[in-house]
Amino acid sequence: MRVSQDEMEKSHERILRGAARLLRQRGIESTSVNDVMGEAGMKNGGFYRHFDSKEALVDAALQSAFDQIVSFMETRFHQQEPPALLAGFRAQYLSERHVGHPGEGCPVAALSGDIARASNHLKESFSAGLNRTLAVLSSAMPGSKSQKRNRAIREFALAVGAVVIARACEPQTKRAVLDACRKGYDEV
Amino acid sequence: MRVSQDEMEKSHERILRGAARLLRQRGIESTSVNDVMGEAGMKNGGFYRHFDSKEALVDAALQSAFDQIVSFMETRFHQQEPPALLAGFRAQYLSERHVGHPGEGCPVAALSGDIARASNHLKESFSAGLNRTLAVLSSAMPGSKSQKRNRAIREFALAVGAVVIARACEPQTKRAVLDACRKGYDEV
DNA sequence: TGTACATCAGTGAACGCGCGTTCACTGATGTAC
DNA sequence: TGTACATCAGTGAACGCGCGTTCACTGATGTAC
Repeated sequence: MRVSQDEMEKSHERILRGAARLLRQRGIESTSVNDVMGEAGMKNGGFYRHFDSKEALVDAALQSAFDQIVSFMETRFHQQEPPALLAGFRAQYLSERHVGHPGEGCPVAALSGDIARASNHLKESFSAGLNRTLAVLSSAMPGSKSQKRNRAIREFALAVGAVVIARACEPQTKRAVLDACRKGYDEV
Repeated sequence: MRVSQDEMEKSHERILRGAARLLRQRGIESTSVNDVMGEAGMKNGGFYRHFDSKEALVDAALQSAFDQIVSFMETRFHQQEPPALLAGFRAQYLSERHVGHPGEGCPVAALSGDIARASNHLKESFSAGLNRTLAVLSSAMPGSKSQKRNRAIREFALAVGAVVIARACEPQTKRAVLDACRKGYDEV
């Protein structure tokens, strides 16, 4: 039966947020339209009133996940000064919490592998989100504008690499990887 | 019809090498038993004479991929001295060739994302391969034994992060990420 | 060395299953008067 | 404000498809004599 415009917007938001979480947790291929609709408390048939295809959902959910991480970082970055701020980023990004809960974490660490095999359109969406993230991180880096950006890229690449590797390891190796990247982060 | 022991071993090797390539290229979920057998010039039914399950194949193919990268690194590492050797590793790992051809490249960059969502058994296999790789890389690092290992982990995490991110980006961002990680690698 | 026969690598069809997507239908919502 | 009706969000069954796995079968291989 038909539902009010207001309720429809709420449905849309529930689908999107559930998808953003499930996709990061299980990956694109292992997350079905059925799973996503079930998470939103609905049946699969109604999905296509909200999105044209699964790919359109992935695109929207990806941007939603980037919105979340970017605004989280912006909030943190307005509360602290650059040096402590960077240490905070490192501690948060390499935390057990982040590594253990991909569904609420960084979409780059959770979905890069899947996006690499996806359509060019998704790669462009992903790149846009990545560049937004890098822009925030750049603001905390010292040096000229291009130095800031290059340092942000390297900072982020090390963090993403550490988390991606750690998530694929058994507990002992996971700990070793995270510890190594936390401790001597500024040496390499 | 039955085939000689010698031919069966060759079949086994063909399946394994094809799987190791396809899995890194397309990911675990998008590589079917049918695809793998087709690549080996056989029909799907014969697969279970060689492996107990798809998971057993993934496990074997993963070790095969690690064998390949570890022996490749060992060969290179016996031809050069530590400083040039490290620069060589960086240049190779972050090369357009490696980024553009995951099927012949590092299984860590290609499969970490998939392994993160796989069984504990696969995570242990993956960790074993990772530790073999880190052992070779450690030998090129300066410092004490634990410094060598921690530096190898950080070196590798940055390289893996850069490649994983680059593969998910459109060409322009891909180039920016690789350039940033190649140039100032030792600063961060 | 030659023959008789058990073994088993590989084939091809079939299995149940979950996938993304479509569609006829329901009935509350929003609109026109 | 009240009534008549068109709209359309959500349902639930169905679609064709590819998946991992099983299995009866074939006939060359390897073995026992």
